[in-house]
Amino acid sequence: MARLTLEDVGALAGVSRSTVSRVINNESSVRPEVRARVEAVISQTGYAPNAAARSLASNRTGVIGLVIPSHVSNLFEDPYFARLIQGVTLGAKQISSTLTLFLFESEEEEREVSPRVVESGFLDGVIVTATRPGNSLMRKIASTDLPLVAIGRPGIDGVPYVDVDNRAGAFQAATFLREHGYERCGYIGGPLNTSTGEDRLAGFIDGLAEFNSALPNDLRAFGDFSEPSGYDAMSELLDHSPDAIFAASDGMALGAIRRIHDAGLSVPDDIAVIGFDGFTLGEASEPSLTTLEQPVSATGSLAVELLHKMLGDRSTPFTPSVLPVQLIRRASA
Amino acid sequence: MARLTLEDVGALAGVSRSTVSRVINNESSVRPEVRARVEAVISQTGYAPNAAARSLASNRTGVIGLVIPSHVSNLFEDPYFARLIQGVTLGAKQISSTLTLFLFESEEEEREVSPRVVESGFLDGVIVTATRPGNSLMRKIASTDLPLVAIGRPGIDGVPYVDVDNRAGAFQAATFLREHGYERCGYIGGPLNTSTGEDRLAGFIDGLAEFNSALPNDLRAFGDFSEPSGYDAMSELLDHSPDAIFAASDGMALGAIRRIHDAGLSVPDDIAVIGFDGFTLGEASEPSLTTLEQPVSATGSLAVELLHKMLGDRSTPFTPSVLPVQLIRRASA
DNA sequence: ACACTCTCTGGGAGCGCTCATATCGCTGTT
DNA sequence: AACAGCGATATGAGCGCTCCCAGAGAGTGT
Repeated sequence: MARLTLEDVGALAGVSRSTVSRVINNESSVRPEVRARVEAVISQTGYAPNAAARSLASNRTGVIGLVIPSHVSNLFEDPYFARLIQGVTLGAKQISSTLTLFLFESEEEEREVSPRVVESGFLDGVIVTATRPGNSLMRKIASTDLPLVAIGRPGIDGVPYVDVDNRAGAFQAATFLREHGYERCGYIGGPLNTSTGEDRLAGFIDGLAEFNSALPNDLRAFGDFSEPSGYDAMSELLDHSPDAIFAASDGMALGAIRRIHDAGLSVPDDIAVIGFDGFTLGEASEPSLTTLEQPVSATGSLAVELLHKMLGDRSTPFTPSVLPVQLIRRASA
Repeated sequence: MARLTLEDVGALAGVSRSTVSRVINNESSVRPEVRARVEAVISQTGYAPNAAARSLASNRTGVIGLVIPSHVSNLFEDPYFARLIQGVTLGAKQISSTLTLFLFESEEEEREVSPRVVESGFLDGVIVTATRPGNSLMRKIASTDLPLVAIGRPGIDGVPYVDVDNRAGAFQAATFLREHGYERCGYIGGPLNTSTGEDRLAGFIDGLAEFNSALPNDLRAFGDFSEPSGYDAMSELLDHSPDAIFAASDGMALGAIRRIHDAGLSVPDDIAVIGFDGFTLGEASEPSLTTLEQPVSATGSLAVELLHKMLGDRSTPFTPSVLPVQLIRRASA
């Protein structure tokens, strides 16, 4: 069965190419009767318009790219990305676009592929996530006219973005711990050259400051958001006898708990732990994890939505969206 | 900066459209001197060929689809998919294709979207994963002329696939347990309407049979590969006092361990546990998890490679590839 | 009755490539 | 000197759509 064209469908329905095109694109000026006839032919034949021809003529592809830079591709197993991808896919479906994924393994790869990605006209727009502030790939994309939305504060002026309120969340964690009587609050953070790393640290410090307390250097340790890195970070902090820990990811929080148990201490009796993410694995942990739940999937959908708006109106003024996070109290604090 | 065309680049280099096209497509019959001149213009201008025009003319898009059916999209957080996506992305990069992701949330969605996906010519080929044998979406795709590779035994004749040797792996687990003196081996399986569910069960039964032992019904329980489902399955099995458990995923194995601990028993002293996956989270568990490591990322890459071969030669005879799994002995058995 | 509007439909042009075919300028041969 | 033969390059056609404009009817007002 050779592939049908608009012209073929038109011939079968006794109308012209253009009328069929109008039906397919849901344009109004087609007589209902004619429209029905055309639609019947379409559904009988299973005709679907050729995507390439459509893109060539209309200059839109219905494809958006999700770019995940090299430095996180080894952390890709973090459920964060699974949720994010789900959210973006969902959003894309809503605007009848499809999602293409760009994972990079090295900065060199970012450089090589990026012109092909950006210049080929293959994408209507692109969502870039998890970059370090000022990331060169994002900077490069931002300098083209390819519509771009960042997930997470991008640290580049004029780049629209969607983020969760990392700062307020961390602030809330500090407040919670202090209000529950914890005196020596420690912090396990993500890499400081990420915006989440920066913001969560800043929020936590601010929150403690409200209670006139500081976050001494020896109660700070840093990981890469993964469980083992939380374990290691906790090893450092144990020497300085904290009575509570706020970790910037659930993974690190679970790692910290494992370390605390290995030291023969108990959570939360000896040391309370709060995570950040709200993933299901924190429910099943022992003890279950008190955490700040962030709306990851919604972040992804929202990014697509924002991108879609920008596609419709290229001059939309840029307004960052910052989604709230919520403290889920379970057993670890 | 208006977008350049082949013609523009040609004009700048003092050659014609087609010569530039030959340079870009690495065809041989271009004088080295001319080639160099054209390449210089290309790199100076940052020209990149328009993907849509290229596809329209050549009938190939350089895009392959990865389809993940509805019934697993809620399990998408399983690191399995992250690894698989990484593998597929890697493979796609090697054949300079890009990857588009299709996640479905319901069977209805599968039906709606599939014609658009299949008939629009947007994809050169498609990789379908994690379907139940005989899955209708896969069956539909198989009935078109869109090149298709399955990941996991598809249960449809003539569909090429890549799989890991689930059966041999489970056989190995049974052998290992019996050789180490475990007498009452229980099994926590995946859903029986998945090929991995079937094959791992069959292999385990075969393995036990080698030692003249059977797998009684009350030592079988089933989950959905997730941690909580392993916990629940283990609850059932505990009543029948197994001394060893083979779980068909690391997640379920960890759930089982948690359940065993909750019952006040120890792993492996009271009950040994073997998982299946080889994910990093099994290294950090307490005790660390003995498991069958499967080459997930390689499976993804290999699927792309196979698809690529099929694209080059549509009449390639179909040969399933089955990758080996390997027993990693850690502390839980 | 006429010009005029308004709605609906058809056809031409062109998007930027690839592919097949035509053409050019050489060399080597007789 | 003329011509075949060959590699390198140019040209034409066309991929299947969208967009724009022209034209056909049908209806309206005078």
